[in-house]
Amino acid sequence: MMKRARDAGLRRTNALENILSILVHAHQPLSLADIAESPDLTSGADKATVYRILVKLDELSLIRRLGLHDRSAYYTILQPGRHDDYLICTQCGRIQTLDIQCPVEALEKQIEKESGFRKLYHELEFYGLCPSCSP
Amino acid sequence: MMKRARDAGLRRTNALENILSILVHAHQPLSLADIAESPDLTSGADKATVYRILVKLDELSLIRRLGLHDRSAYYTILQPGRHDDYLICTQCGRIQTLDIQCPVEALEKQIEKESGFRKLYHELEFYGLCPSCSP
DNA sequence: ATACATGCAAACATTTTGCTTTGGC
DNA sequence: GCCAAAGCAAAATGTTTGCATGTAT
Repeated sequence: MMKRARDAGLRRTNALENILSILVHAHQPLSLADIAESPDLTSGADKATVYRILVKLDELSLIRRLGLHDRSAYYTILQPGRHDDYLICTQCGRIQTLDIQCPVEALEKQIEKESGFRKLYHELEFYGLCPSCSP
Repeated sequence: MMKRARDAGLRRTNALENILSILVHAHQPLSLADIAESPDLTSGADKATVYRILVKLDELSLIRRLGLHDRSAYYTILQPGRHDDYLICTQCGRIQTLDIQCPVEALEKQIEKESGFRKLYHELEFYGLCPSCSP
């Protein structure tokens, strides 16, 4: 990932290395706060710095910004051949990555063709009450 | 819809009538601001009032709160047999309701069974550059 | 040496809450 | 009359920006 970032003109800084590493190893989408407060952010970068790096990585399509249900935005690494769908508890907010074959790839192609939209991608999330939150 | 709201114990107020009507007739998800500033909100209800009504309707599952990509939350009416998926422009934010048969219903049932989550529902959104925003 | 990256603090946008008053039942 | 609902304003939350300083190249 760092190579792709460098190729895009970003400088190799501690904050950038940390953030890429955190995102690559994450098992679920992370919010800005998650990242800024992560113990793996060894450089102790400021929230604004993390924010600006995330914006850049998003513009470069190295990561993706997701709008999940709570107030904050979430980020995931974007790697060829990797795509995740999620199962999220509406009560406690727990996010679980689904181990499924995503069923909408074909549909996506079709919509791309019919709608005239370009660079299509999708987000699929399932919401419900997780076992611990069920009455 | 008003019947369902009344049955749940809500009082018949102008703001509630307006908001239900606005949501029922909307062709796409609406944000709090969309609703609070709608000319169809003839009662001129305060933003806080709209907010509190939306929270209640969401708790009662008469509407659903969506997390799309921009900062604000969006709401859609929830009616039996009605389910929408969306196509959203990442550049201008335009939201289009897709006229497709949603392909994940079966998968949803399966996940419900396997995960132990209850009351499952899903959100599916396609994102891309709309024709007017494509270079 | 230069331009990009950072830190800190302040500005923003939107949601959420507290409290008093109004109005449905 | 009682309690839910509304209005107004303030607090809270999370994002974004301005500007002076530091640092990778």
